[in-house]
Amino acid sequence: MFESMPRVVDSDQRRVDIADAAARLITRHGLAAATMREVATEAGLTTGSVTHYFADKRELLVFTLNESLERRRSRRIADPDIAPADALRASLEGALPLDDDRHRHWMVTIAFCAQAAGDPELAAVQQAAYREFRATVTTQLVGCGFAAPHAQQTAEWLIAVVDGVAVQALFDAESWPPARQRALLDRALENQGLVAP
Amino acid sequence: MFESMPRVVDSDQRRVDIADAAARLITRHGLAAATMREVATEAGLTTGSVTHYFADKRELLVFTLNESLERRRSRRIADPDIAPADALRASLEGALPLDDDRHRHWMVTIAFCAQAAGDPELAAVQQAAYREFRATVTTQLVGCGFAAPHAQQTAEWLIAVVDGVAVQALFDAESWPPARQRALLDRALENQGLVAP
DNA sequence: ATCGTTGTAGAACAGTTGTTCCATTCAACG
DNA sequence: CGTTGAATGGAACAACTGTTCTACAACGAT
Repeated sequence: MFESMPRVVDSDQRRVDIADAAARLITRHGLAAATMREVATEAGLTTGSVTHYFADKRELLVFTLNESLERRRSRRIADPDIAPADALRASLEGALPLDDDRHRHWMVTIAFCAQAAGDPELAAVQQAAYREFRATVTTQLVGCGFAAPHAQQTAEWLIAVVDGVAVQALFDAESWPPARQRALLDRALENQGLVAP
Repeated sequence: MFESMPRVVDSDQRRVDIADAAARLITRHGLAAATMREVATEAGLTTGSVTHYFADKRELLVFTLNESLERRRSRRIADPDIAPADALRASLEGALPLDDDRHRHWMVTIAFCAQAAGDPELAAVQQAAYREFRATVTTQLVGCGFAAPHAQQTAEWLIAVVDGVAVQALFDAESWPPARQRALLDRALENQGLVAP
């Protein structure tokens, strides 16, 4: 009864794969499209397999949200060798739908936004993610030479700009190619004296 | 066979009432909660009555979205007696979740955002609404003395700020009371030389 | 080879969904 | 007052949902 590993599957990876399938469905057709059967099919499995990795549909959805948030978090750099201004820019660009991955994250986030209204657990997850983002940007601004109180205000300001561009890009993608999104972010950074060549 | 009006109901108003009920449900528990039965109950009716006013569930939802967008549009002032700067401010504040009405509008908008991804009709409605908003703000900026090309850029900028604040307020309402939302809007307006006493 | 564990498939179930249908109610008109 | 036609209630239906359950396959350890 020591260790017995009778199957050669990385079950953590499987959970991520299933969550990715769910995220793709949510992105394409909304939360309602992410039924157990559809998620299973999208992941190349059956419902029996999906329920093996997630006790609940709820557990699957919460995991999907957290996985999406985690992937965004990983775009934020804490490497001290990177110039503070570059790290700051990386954090902010992580919140723009500049490619499919980041677009998908926004769709998942927004799909869960309405759901979170009547669901304390989901609301707490999203609120915590938001505050962490704010804290990171604030710290990075301090690294750029901002005084602490001013840094907090500026962080909120920059995040507002980035989120605003993101939302506009989601609603009207044609009008907001990546270059235009970056241009508006540049303008915001210059406005705050955070120039980049 | 001339005119026969055998019931004393304002059927247009009924449609609005039903759409309001749907909007409340969407706000509270997401799009999925807006089932025909729940909408009917929330509106104090039964499914039979609701299907009498809307052929489809789809028709009901599209109407609900349009009604919400229309209500936001009505906050934008075109009165020439109003100072251009005040009209501009009213337009922008219309896009902030400063009260229950505007909060509900945002929840409805966001709930449909994910749905619109795979639904050309919904996508077109939202895109048109966004572009109209942008055009209105641009016009109002020209009224404030901005040169046309600069006005367009500034409009996008101001809308980004307002949307960004709105999104943050939706995700983390505690951190964003109305006063704080207005303060950030003020800062944005001052930044562009559009001071208000 | 056999066993035990883990993964997979898919059928079965009760509950809910959008939709259809029909009987009933009710106010205005002749 | 009886007729008309919109407004309403609610039952019925097939389709779909999350969940549970059982049978089976695959692999490592014994």
